[in-house]
Amino acid sequence: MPSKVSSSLKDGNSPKISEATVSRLPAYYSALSQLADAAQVRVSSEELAALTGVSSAMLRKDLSHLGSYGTRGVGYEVEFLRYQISREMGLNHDWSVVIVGVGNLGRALAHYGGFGSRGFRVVALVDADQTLIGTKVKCGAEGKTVELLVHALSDLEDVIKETNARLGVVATPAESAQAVSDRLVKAGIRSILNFAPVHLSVPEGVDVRKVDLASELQILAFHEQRKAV
Amino acid sequence: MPSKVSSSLKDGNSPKISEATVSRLPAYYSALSQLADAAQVRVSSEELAALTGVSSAMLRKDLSHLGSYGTRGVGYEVEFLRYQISREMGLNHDWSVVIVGVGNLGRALAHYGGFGSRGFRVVALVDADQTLIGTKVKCGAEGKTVELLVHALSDLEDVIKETNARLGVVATPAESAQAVSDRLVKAGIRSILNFAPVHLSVPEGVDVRKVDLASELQILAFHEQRKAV
DNA sequence: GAGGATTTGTGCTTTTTTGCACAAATGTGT
DNA sequence: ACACATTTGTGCAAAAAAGCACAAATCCTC
Repeated sequence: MPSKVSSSLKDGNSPKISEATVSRLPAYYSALSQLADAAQVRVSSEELAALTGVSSAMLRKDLSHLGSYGTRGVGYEVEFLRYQISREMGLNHDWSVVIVGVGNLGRALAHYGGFGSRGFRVVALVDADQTLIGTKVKCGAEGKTVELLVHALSDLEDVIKETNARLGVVATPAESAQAVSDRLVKAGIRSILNFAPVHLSVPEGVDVRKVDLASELQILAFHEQRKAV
Repeated sequence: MPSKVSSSLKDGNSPKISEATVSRLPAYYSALSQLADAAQVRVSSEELAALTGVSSAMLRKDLSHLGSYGTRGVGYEVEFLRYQISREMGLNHDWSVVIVGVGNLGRALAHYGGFGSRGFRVVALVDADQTLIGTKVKCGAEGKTVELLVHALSDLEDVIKETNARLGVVATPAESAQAVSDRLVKAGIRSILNFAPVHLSVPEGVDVRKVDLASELQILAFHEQRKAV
C-alpha cells in the first residue's frame, strides 16, 4: 500500500505544511516562472517577496517548510526552487479536470490558458442543456487548443471513469450545484473547485474550494464604503 | 470631516470588524437571501451555520460584531438580519463596476447575474483589442440584460469619470495587468478585483483582491496528491 | 586567508482567528 | 407565576498565522 512516486531525499511523509503556506505557494511558483522566462538565474527572498506581495520573512519561512533550498548570502536559484515547489505541489503530475456547466463561465474556464501550463488539462465538458450537448468547444489557449465534445450530464459518471478525471469544476447555476457535487463525489472525485454561489456539503476526505465572484466584490465594497469619509 | 450617511442607531464610526469576519459576511448574506426566497421567517445560528459551512459559534460571534440582532431562545429574523448585513456591507448603495479586458473571462463576468442582484452594476467595458472596440456585449443575466459598448483602453480615464465607476475589474492578460491597474488607480479607483495571474502593486489606500483560477487548482492538486497513499 | 557585506533559516513574540462553555435572555406550558 | 427548554452573546483558552531580530552560512575583496 505505501508506495508512491514520492521521489527523493530524506523522504518521510508529510512535514506538515500549513494551509496558509500552501495557499501562497502557487504565487511563488508563478513569479518564479516569470523570472525563469526572463532568464534570471538567482533571486533573493526580498525580490521574490516583492513580486508576490508578501514580506520577505514570511516568504523565507514558507519556503523553509519545503526544505533548505536557498544559499545564505546568495539567495535562491530560480529554476531549482521552481522545480522544488512544483514537485511539492504535484505539478509534475498531469491533472485531469472535468468541467460541469458549459455556460459563459465554464467556457471561459475551458479557454483559460493558465491551466495547461501548470499540468492541468481539461479532459471533459459536461452540461445539462440539450442545445449544448454534442457541440464542440475549444479548450486551451493559443498554441495548444483542443476541441472537446460537450457530454450529457446523465453521462457524468461514465465520462469521469473514461477520462480518469481527478479534479472537478462546478460551474453550474446555484440550484444544481449540490446535486452535481454529490454525483462527482460518488464518481470518485475528491477535489472540487466550486464557482456556484452556494456552500457545497461534502463527506470528509473531499476538498472543496469556492470561488465566489459576487463575494469578492462585496468584500471590496465593504472596504470601499469605509474609505469614503 | 466626520460626516457620513452612516445612518442610524448608536452610530460611532468603525467598531472594527475583523477581516476574517468580513470575508464570511457575503456567504451569510447569500444564504439569508435563499431563505428569504423560500419565505422562511426565522433561522437559528445552527441552521445558518450549516448552510454556510461554518460552526455555529463562529457565526454567532461574527454576527455579534454587527450588533445584537438575534433573540435568545428564538434565533434571527431572516429579513431583518439580511438587511443589517446588507447595510453594513454597503449593498444598499449601487456600486458601479468597470471591467477592463473583454476576453472570455471578461465577457463571462459581464454576463454573470450574481452581480446585479447585490447592488453591483457593470457600467463600462474596456479593451485594447481594436476588433472588439465598438462592439456591443450583453451584460447581466436574464431579466435585466443591457447591451454595453466596448470602449478603447485609451479612453479608460474618461469612461471612469463619465460612469462614476468605483470598482475596477482587471480581466486582462498578465502582461498588461499592472499597467491597467496603475491607470485605474490614477483615475481614482481604489478597489480592484484582479483576475490576472500576477500580483498588482498599488499605493496604500487601494484594495486589491486577487482571484487566481490556476492557483485554486494547484491548491486542490496539492491536497489531492497527499490523499493518494 | 581574514574581514566585511549579504542573505538565509529560525527561535521567540505578538497578533489574529478559532473553538469551548456557560451565563443571560427569551418563550412555553401548566 | 414558576420551572423548563431553547438559543443567543461572550469571556476565556487554544491554535494558527504573521512579524521581528539575529545567529549561521556563504561570497567577495584585498
